[in-house]
Parts: sequence; C-alpha cells; structure tokens
Amino acid sequence: MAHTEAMTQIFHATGRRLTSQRRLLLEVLTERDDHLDAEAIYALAKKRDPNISLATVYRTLKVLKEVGVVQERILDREGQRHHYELTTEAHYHFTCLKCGRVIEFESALIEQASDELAKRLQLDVVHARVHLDGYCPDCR
Amino acid sequence: MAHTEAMTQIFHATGRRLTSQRRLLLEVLTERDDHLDAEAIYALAKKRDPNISLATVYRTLKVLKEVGVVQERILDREGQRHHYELTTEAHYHFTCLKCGRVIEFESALIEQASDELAKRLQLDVVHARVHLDGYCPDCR
DNA sequence: GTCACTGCAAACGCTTTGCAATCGT
DNA sequence: ACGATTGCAAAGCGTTTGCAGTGAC
Repeated sequence: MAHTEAMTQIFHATGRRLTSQRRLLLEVLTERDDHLDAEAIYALAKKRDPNISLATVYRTLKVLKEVGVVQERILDREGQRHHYELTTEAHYHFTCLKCGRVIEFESALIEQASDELAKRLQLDVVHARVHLDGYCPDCR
Repeated sequence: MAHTEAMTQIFHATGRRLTSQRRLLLEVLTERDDHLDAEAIYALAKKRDPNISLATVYRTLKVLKEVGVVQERILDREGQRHHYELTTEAHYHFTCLKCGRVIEFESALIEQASDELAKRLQLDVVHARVHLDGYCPDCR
C-alpha cells in the first residue's frame, strides 16, 4: 500500500485531504516499517520537514488507523506507549523482558486458533493481537 | 491463591509487609476477579476503607505483579488503561469493537502455538498475551 | 525502634484538543 | 472560497513520585 495513487483515492473518497505532512508521514512509515512510536515517527519526519508538529503526527496516525493503513500496537514492557506499523500480512510480536528487544513472527497455528475460537464462541474476529513475553536467545 | 497464609509467607520472604490496605486490595481482587482497572479497584476498596488512596492501589498492584499474584492487561479499545486480575489458569480475552464487552476464553491451540514458536525461535516464553477484537454474538 | 508503607499533592509522560492561521480542493 | 488540516500551547488522563507521618515487624 501507501502508493500515493491509492492513498489519494482513499483520502478523496472519505473527504480527507492529502497534505504534504500526511505524504511525508506515509513515506516515513513505508521506509521504516518498524513498529515505531509516535515520538520516533515525529523525529524522522522532522528531519525532512522541521516544521511538522507532534500533534499532526498523532492526528495523522489516527486518520491512517481509521482508513486501515496502519495498525496500532502496544509493545513496550510498561504498556505506556503506542506503536504503529503499516498494515501488512498478519504477524505478531515477542518482547524480551530483559533487553526489551522486539522480535516479529508469523504463525499459522495462531490463525487456526483464532478461527477455532470464532466458530466455538460465535465471534466475528476482526483482528488477533498476539504478544509473547519472555527471554530472547541472547538473554535466556 | 490469595490465601492470607500463603501471602504472609511470600511477603515476609521478600521483606515486604502485609498491611491492612494490601489485605483489603487482595480481598477485592479475589471477590471480583474481573479484570478491573485501577480506578475500579480503588472505588471498591474505598467502600470499606475510605482513607485508602489511589497511589496505594497503584503501588500495591505493582507489588502484586512483582510477586506474581496479579497480571496486568490492556483491554480497552483505546489501549490507554491497565487492567488487573489474579493469576489463574491461562486464559485470554476478546473485546467487542462495538459494545466494548470483554469475553474470556481458554484455548489449547494457543498454548500449542506458543510452544511451537518457543522451539522454532529459541525463545523462553514466559507469557502469551492473546487478544482478539471483533464483534460479539449480539453485535455481529 | 526500624524502615517499609501510607496519604497527599504535585509531577510525569503520552496523547488530545481549542484556536487562529494555512493550504488542498 | 470553503472547510479540512496545521502548528502551537495548553489541557487531559492514567500513572508515578517526593515527602513527612504512620504502623508492621
């Protein structure tokens, strides 16, 4: 995603405007698809547009979430801060309790589990957040 | 758990003190094992001890987390607030995106997935947070 | 008697919001 | 030109902390 074309359409269709700030933030997110937090995104964006504000970062992330382009996660050990990443294939995260490192992974079994539960409990499951905590190979 | 006996020992062994406030908070958590947030726990505790402070609730929850008696979760749609529940058998949560209802469930498949990943990625998995979002039977 | 713990109020960190100016359409 | 979006600064909200007093051991 994040092609300017596709974006233009999505934005236009929903009565939103594609400003230079939004374009820039999409660029940043595309280049470093790295579950960044708002502060980090702000820092990267500021390098190219020193006038951009943190408020705009938050407001844009909100819009991008609404439009489905980014997803919000909570990855830090304290659960105090939100992280954002472009919506891609389903994947999950592991956080090392010692060094704080975040490892991404995919898992067919998790999708199976989700399907099984949807059936069993009659839920319409839109999204599965799976997050493992523990010790990474270096810290265990 | 949360038997006063066992608690007394855990607290004593770690050089902590079992105060009336801590006993009260344990009671509240035991009676309503309902993934409450700090404010709700505070409200319930205040009914029996009007002098208890919110700071003590937070500090006690921190201690109980360290000791392993409670676990912290993030269950609200905004991810802004922490919820606490006594540590029992592994179970997970589903949040309805429309009505906000939280449904608990267990799943052997999720435990399998966690084991598989631990092996595959050489992780020491201490804890799996699994959280589904979607629409409950009433809202779908 | 010690020192962990408490209540209070102030501070914290991340996120949101009101407002006047700006810029996409 | 209209109104969605911006930057700024101030406010919001859940959580944490400094401090003097208290109570568990």
